[in-house]
Amino acid sequence: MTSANEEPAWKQRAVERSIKTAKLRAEQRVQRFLDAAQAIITEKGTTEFTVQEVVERSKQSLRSFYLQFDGKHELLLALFEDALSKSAEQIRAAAATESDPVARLQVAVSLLFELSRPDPNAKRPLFSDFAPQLLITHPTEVRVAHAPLIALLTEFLTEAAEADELRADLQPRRVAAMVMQTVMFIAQSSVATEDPDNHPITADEVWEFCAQGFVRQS
Amino acid sequence: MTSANEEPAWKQRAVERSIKTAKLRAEQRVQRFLDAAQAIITEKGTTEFTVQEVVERSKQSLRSFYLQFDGKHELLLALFEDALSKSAEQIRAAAATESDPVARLQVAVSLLFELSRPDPNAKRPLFSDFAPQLLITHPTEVRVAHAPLIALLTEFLTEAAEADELRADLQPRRVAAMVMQTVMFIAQSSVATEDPDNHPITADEVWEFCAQGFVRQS
DNA sequence: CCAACAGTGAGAATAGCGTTCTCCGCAGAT
DNA sequence: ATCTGCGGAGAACGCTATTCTCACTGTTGG
Repeated sequence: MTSANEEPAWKQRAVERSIKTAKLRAEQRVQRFLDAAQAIITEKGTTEFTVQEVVERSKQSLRSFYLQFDGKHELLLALFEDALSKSAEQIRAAAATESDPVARLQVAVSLLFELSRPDPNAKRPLFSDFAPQLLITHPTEVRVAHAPLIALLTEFLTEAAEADELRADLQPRRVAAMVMQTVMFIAQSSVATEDPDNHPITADEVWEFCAQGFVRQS
Repeated sequence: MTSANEEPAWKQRAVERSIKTAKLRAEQRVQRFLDAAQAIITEKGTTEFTVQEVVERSKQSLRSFYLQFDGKHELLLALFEDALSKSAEQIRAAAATESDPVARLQVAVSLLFELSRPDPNAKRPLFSDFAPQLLITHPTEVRVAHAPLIALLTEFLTEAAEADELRADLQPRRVAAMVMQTVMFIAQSSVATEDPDNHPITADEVWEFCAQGFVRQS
């Protein structure tokens, strides 16, 4: 044991100070990678970029990339997490204008649906696109990324339950998970699901489906 | 023009006969690839096999593979289509024991859910696993593969509508699409969605969700 | 000012995988 | 018996992710 534990505080502080600048630059570099990747994704409307592209775009080096990220999947995860988190905030803001719990839920579902569609020209063309891949390869991390949205929906559902507007036998959190999956994935595949002559599924339909189900209420 | 159009019938027949055997062998070879791939998928519980593995397993050659398939995606598509089609039949059979339209739907939803889960040890561990990837790269073909299931659900929903057990404002076909997406994708991600302490989502919950939605009926 | 040094860029090297190509033997038709 | 074309074996190619090498630069401690 080289008494590393009880180093005098002044020394720790000195080290920290000397490290601070390095850490700062490192964060900036990470951010440049993230920005570059986001830009490329937005441009191409797909997540099928190469690490090289990101490196060139960010004017950094491959080595740097792999020093900052464990691999491409970590970059994607970071972007995914960020996008979902920001979307959750956006949805929360939009829903705040509604006072009725059910109306809030409707806003949330509709907006989430719109945000999850592939490429309604730019803005946030992330989401369910590569989520499926990650879902298979890194389920745990995806769950973490989903957390903000689940939390938001759970919150809204709980409020609805307290206002007695929710079916009494349901647990908000579990419904939240199902709603999120449903909305995001239907949005993702709405393009593929439609017939040539059929319109794509709309946000309203999804809302109706989630809220009411399909069985006629007696 | 080398008068290929008005060849005498006998010659055509001769050609056909000579081709017949070749076609037969070709089909057998295709089947061997399919079987090998299915076996590998079943064993590994994933679709991340290499073309090489399939080739070796089927004791054929790479060249043969690419003569029969346009690429790996076509093999996957074929398996996917086959699995969905067989599942549709299986569901139809299981549902046939129910006489009430809604009960039939419940059986269908529950069974589809179980069939769509990743790896409930062997049987049919296909489905939504790689569907997402294909959904992005070959949406049209995926739609074709989905057709049998959509048709089945549409049929059941239509029967329910005729028995006045369906909300009157809904179009069976569109609901069928949403139900299918919902059930299959929730099943797929049920593993990832659960908390360590939370149970995974169950077939019953999914059915309740699809059938009833979450809003309390006045 | 100098010398060690940690961090970084440039880009060559490696490795896995899908896909293509080349060569060659063999079975069936003429 | 020869010709034709399918199909096997596997080398070769191209693209990516990932790792490795090396030289350079700015910082730090003396």
